[in-house]
Amino acid sequence: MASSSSGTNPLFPGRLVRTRLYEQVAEQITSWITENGLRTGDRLPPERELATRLGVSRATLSQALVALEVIGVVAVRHGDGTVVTSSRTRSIVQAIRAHADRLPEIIDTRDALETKIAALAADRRTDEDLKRIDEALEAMEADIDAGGRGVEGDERFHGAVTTAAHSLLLARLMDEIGELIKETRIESLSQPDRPRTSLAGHRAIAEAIRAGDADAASDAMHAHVDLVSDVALLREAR
Amino acid sequence: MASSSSGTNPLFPGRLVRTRLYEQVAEQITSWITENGLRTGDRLPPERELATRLGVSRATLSQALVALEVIGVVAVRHGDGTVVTSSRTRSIVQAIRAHADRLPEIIDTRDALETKIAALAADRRTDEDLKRIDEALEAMEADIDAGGRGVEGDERFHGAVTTAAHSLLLARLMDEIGELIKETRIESLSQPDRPRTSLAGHRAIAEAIRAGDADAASDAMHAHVDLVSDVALLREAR
DNA sequence: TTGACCTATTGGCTAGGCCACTGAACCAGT
DNA sequence: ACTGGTTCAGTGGCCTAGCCAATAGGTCAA
Repeated sequence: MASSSSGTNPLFPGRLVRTRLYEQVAEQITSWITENGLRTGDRLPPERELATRLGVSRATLSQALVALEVIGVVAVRHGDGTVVTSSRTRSIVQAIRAHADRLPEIIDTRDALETKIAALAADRRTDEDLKRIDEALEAMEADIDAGGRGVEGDERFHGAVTTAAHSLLLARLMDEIGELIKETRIESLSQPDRPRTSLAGHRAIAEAIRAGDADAASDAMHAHVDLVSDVALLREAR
Repeated sequence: MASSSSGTNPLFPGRLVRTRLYEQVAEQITSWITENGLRTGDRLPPERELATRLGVSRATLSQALVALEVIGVVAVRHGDGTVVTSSRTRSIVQAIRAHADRLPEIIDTRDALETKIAALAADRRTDEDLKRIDEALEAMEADIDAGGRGVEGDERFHGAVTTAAHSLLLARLMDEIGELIKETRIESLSQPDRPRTSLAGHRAIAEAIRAGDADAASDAMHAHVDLVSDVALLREAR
């Protein structure tokens, strides 16, 4: 399909995603919102008018509005109209800003889960687990040495530790809030000197796990999460 | 507006939200997915059929699918069909049930979450929160005095503490594994003398929270979870 | 075996229409 | 003057009906 030498390239791009009309419409609406500086509470034009202007049917426009509603950009009110609920657009940083008040919750939750995970990992880690953890550390260090922020290595490290805890349930819950954590991670590692400090924290955690010292692992993870939580956004927010 | 003595009651319920049809449809679909244990890659029925079965128009169903797509539950593929993309849809509860010997994991997870929750509750509890906690304790005691096991009071207590932590995210995760905990709870409280011991544990937790001592609350909760974990199911399992 | 082609199935999108809700203007009774 | 009901224009909610477009899988010839 799609004319290609198949199967050889492991990174072969998957099925190409066809943009649906409603997606384009949704994007046009959001950019229209930002361009015109619409704020929370401002009204969008009536559906009929908007549909005509955008050159799509009301049904399609309606789909776009559903999408925007799910994301939390607009609120559609029967009989009244459509109003903007979040003036911010979609970049990651801005997304965090929009959820600035949720950030502390994410950190609390992360602390709860990862502290326990670290302790369990110290008890249960296999040699295989340790190997994965070390690899993640090396990858992170190499990335930082090369001038990167070590975001991917950071992610791998925490993933490896989670695996080492050998608790399907905890892993699932971590996965559940993974997206949220990712946002804070990028923000945190963007601060100067932070990647190296973070790496040191990882080392301490890894050593405690290697030594099989559950309490030390738990404490080290707690300290690490604490450090990572100190992001600019949090200080700015309220 | 809406015929009311305005402004006097600060807790007056806001504008009531009208459920749109697509929301109900989306929910029905997700529960259908979980009930039938559909996994990533499994197909949903064709839109036309699904719409007929659910008794809605294709347009509405389409809106529901857009919503589910945005959330990341399904992928709609032109000309091919609709497939489930998120294994997460399938609730954690079911995933765990599949392996009966996962009980230790439930306890680990419960410990991770509730220990943190207790600490947060000690920091953040309002008078209202304390009242709810006390009420739960009283209910549990009354039930035990009457010869019951205090299951409901136990549940209320932990719910009240979770509320007092004022973290929506942690509350949500607790809710996720609530079903699983319930089973261990009933099992635990069925052992002789256990209800009274458990009640004492609750009291210790409540006092620490009332005193605002996060560490003590955390420790007390940990001890309590530890105690509760000593159930027959655990000993039997493997 | 390969590649081109057909075709049934399935989603994408439109058009047009009726119904339900909201808010504001208006009116009547107190 | 105030309250409460009524009306009505504007707006979203949802439906029916239909055609278009993409996909997968089969068929058949080279």
